[in-house]
Amino acid sequence: MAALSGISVSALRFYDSAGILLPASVDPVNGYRRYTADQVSQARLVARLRRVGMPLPDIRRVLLGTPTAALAVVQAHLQRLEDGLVDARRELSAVRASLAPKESSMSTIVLPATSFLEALADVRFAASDDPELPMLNGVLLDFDAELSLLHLVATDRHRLAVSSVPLDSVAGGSVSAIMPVAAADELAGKLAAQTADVTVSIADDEISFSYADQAFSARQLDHDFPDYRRIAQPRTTHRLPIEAASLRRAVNEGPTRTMTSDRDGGQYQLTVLMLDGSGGLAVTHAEPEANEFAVGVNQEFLLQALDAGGDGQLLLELDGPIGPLAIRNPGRTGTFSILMPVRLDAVS
Amino acid sequence: MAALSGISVSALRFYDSAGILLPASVDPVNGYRRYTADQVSQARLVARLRRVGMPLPDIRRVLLGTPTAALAVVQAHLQRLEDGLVDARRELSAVRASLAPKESSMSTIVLPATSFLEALADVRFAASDDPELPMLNGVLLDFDAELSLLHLVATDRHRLAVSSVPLDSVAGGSVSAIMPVAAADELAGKLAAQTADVTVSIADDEISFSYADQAFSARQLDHDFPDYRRIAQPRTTHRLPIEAASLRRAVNEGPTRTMTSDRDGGQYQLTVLMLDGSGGLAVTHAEPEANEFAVGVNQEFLLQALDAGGDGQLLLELDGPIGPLAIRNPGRTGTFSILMPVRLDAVS
DNA sequence: TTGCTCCTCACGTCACGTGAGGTGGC
DNA sequence: TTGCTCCTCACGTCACGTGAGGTGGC
Repeated sequence: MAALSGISVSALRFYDSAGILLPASVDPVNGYRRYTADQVSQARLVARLRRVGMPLPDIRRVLLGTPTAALAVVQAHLQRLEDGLVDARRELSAVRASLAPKESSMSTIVLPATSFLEALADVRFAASDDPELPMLNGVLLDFDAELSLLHLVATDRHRLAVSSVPLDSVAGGSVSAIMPVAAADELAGKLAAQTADVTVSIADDEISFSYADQAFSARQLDHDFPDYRRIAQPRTTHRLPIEAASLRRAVNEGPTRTMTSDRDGGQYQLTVLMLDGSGGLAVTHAEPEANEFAVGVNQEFLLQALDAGGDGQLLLELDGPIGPLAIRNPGRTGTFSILMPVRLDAVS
Repeated sequence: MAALSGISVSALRFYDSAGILLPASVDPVNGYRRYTADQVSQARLVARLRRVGMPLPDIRRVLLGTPTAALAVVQAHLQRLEDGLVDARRELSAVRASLAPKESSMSTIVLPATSFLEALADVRFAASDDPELPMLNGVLLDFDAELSLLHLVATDRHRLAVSSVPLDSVAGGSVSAIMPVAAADELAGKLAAQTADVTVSIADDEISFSYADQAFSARQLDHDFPDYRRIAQPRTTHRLPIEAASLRRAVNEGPTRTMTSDRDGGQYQLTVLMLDGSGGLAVTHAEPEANEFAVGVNQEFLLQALDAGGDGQLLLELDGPIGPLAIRNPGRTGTFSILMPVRLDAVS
């Protein structure tokens, strides 16, 4: 009965004791409650009415009264709810006014927690952990009020990841803020189990999140973030549809060269992608012919970008041997990664 | 503090123990809680937030957090409320569908309980208690869906009272039903203390009311009510502004004749209103001159109609010595009484 | 002295949820 | 035998409200 009606077992027991839903029969020896099939529809009605907050005495009236009387009770409840929301809007706008005398610089947006988490996961890998580049040790939250979009951006100068998510509700003007990766990771952990909405407020030097019955605040990173819109500008000469899984396999299993970073002297694996004149792509060590060109990229970065792009069909955009390489999911146009290539002439 | 903040004393004590609103100081000897002036605005904020159903942990966050964090909590709560109402509308329209397969013949309206009570009081006196006229032993509820008005009507064939009240919310088509006076009186008693809305459903042979946490149903009187719209048609030759209190005094203190009813042989007092050629009105026994005419009406009925009209300036509409007499309040055009005159020639 | 306000402490309300401790059928 | 579902009974939660019984200042 609990499974059929969507009412918890403890609530069914309570409804029995409260005289709302009496079982058709109770086993005299073990006390098991038995319900008939048409009690299921009654139980579903009760579940519906409770879900919208109707008190049990009113629910009893709906169940026991004539259809006319029941309808009067239902309409009266709906009217209470409508009136309540009108009141709440009034009260809360008064609260907002008292709370934010400097409201001008404050923006608040609402979006599903899952959308936010997904977008965060789509860009998190690209954030830098280099302490000499503090403005890159974070994720940019870039709120576009006109388009009602939130763009998340992360970069370490070698690659850049962007994810855009549409908003449920917005208040205030466009604003952007850098959230430290540590705070972003902590928030992601807390949001992992959330299914409802999250509300984000950005003001001054702070970013605040509120969701379900919890809240989370972080200080903004007080640095200038690179102009990602300019970097993300498409400058593409070749656009190739690729199958994510097969390219991932080719990159994983294909040849690589071990490289040493100019900056920190660390080692990484270099993958070379070769584009032939007919649009074919290969992971290779061969020298490019006259009608071919080769692009070198960090193997790990390429794999992470492919993972963020998701499964299935992706688009690989190339701009010659030294132009940036972009990976997009054609189904999610707001989400993409850009990789800076490694100059092969300097390598060989 | 309770008076200033609108929070009950018991709630203030509870907020102290719950750590929401701690008194600035507590008298060590008698335990009196003392609050400072700026705690009043905090308390008012708490009252506002509770009024719209915000849980105490969230309220604590609003009080203790930065303005940014507080705003995020407030916006998140408002979003929950908005989403909740959207859900409720969906759930309840499903409930309505399951409840009323014969919805076509059912109408439901919502109006303030005070408006309904007032309208009922404005017409109740005119209802008949004659058991030979069962269709008049009630108050007609005539719901006009197009104009979103509810007309209440009562008559005993000697007089007719109408009161119209605008509706907050309507569902279904125009319909009318006769509510027995006994049920109307009982309902009036129950509604006397109500300040909120009442929801009225009319269907089949039933009228149902729902208000606050109570419900009330009555069977309709299954008879045809006279066509009050035709009777209430204005057929007026003279329209006099009158001052309610002074006419009431004149009728009370003026001469009357004792009459015997044709129908039941009961006795009543007859008041004669004389209209002279210059528009003057008098309560008198004199015979009308050539440019005058006189109308005889039941004194008690006239006084009741004046009472229902309210205080201040009223309009008295006459249509010669044997036409009906109407009393209106110019400020409440939907509410008026009509009295049938007693034929003076048959009397004298 | 009366009336008013404040106090503490205990218990009630609403609609359940959560163990503890135990049973019954597959 | 293990795991699952059902049971009762008692207690917890949330945001207070309601007495009972008593005190302090005007």
